[in-house]
Amino acid sequence: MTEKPGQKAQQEGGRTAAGLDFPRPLTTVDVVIFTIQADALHVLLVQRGQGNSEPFPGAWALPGGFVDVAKDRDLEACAARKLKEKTGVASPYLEQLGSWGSAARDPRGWSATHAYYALMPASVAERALAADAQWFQILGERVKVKLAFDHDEILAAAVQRLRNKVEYTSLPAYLMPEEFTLPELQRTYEIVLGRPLEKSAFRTRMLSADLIEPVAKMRKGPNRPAQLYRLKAAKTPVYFTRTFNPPE
Amino acid sequence: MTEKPGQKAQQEGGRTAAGLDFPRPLTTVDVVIFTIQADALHVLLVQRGQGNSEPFPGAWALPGGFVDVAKDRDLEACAARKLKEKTGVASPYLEQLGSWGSAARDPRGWSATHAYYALMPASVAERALAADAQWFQILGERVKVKLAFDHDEILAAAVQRLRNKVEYTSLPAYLMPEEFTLPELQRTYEIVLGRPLEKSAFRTRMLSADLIEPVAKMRKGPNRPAQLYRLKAAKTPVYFTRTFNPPE
DNA sequence: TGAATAGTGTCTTTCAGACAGTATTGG
DNA sequence: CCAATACTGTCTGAAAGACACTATTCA
Repeated sequence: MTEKPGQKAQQEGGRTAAGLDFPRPLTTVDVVIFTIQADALHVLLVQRGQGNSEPFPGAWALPGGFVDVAKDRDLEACAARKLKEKTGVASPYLEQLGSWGSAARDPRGWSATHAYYALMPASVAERALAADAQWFQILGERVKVKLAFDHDEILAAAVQRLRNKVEYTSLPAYLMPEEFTLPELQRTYEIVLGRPLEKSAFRTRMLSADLIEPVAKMRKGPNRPAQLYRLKAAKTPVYFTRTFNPPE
Repeated sequence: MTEKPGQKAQQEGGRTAAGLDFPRPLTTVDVVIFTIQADALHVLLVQRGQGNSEPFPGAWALPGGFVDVAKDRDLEACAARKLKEKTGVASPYLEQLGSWGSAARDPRGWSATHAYYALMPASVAERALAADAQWFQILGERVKVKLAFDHDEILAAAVQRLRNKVEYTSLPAYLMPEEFTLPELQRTYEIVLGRPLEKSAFRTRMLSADLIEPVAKMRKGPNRPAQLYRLKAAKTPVYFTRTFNPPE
């Protein structure tokens, strides 16, 4: 971090302090917020304003926006702020996904976005959505609408990362409500992975991991009741040493 | 990406086009370049200029610097450029690590860096080093000198990521010279992981992966010669479905 | 009683861990 | 021959895959 870019006629991002008078890229943060609804993985999108001077008017996009150097202490705080603004709540899981930056991705100029992804239970996500926000079902790695900027690509990367980590971590637990049964947790794994899992191996793995604890209640139904569990206090995800059903 | 940050007196990063007249963070890219030297993991550091008006004069830092909106098409190209400037060569492996951004990490103001990490063979890395660059041995997750900015933290994250991925991928292959033996590859795994591996299981895993192919040569020594291998044409890393010796 | 789902047990397969044993060079 | 390292084989154990079996509710 020593040299500075070749001096050019002062364009966007300039400042006249010593050594910093060169153009700066735009800096944004975007958040891919996942939940499970109606037995399917969903992502939260917001519709961009119509007909103003900004790019992609009316298009659907990931929630996000410019870093506010006055409001945001750091990138994660910025992501948490965007998340709260659109959902009304904090997320039980928020992880950095990566960054995308290029001259071409935003018509307003060279820009770089720091992408995060978040998981939240459907029960939480149903309340307090922003007016311009809506849940979209994930089909493959995409949604049925064309997204603004390179958000299609970011979304696809988030889905891939989620599916990959679900193979060997307890991440789906963050998509569950406060109390849930083992078959419900297994169903969530299956929805994210898109394939069925063996009940026996699944139960063994989950119960031997230091992840969930039973509560003194059962889920009633038209059949044998199921034991209810909740996440243990330690909220960090559990990593397993093997994936589930190794694909081929 | 719709709202813009609250308007303030125009500070650094301002521009007077419609809707973009708010301060922009500084945008940099840093690269953690690893190699193996003298049976130990090493990282490339550069010494910052002495006594100029920039922060951390004379301190060691990761190679990197500001994104140049005129030169760099995208972030990865910027990282590849920094890498080439310091080592004289391209790296066989370059992956994004994450981003670090906050108001505090750079005394010049709110800044965000996009961090990458790279792997290269010692043979390549020995030639054509920049004058201000030097290899430092990794001790634990650090080096023996205090680094500029938050580069200690970024380096620690890179070492963790590398160690973690080495458990279930073929990444160490990118630290090997053109031709190498299986015991040499195993030694590289052991250096990165910091623990011995079982010879038998290691050989079985490597040979059954579609990763390396024998060349019609042997490594001679004062003992039984060893078969030489090279990486197969497909250069993408191989992912295994289990880790090596699950710790504890 | 039967449908439906929860939960367990059992056998097989896979692969790492451990480690002994064989192979091939130079001295 | 011996030392040294390359390489192979064999036994064991842990955990997943497959799937049958038992358990408990409501209608």
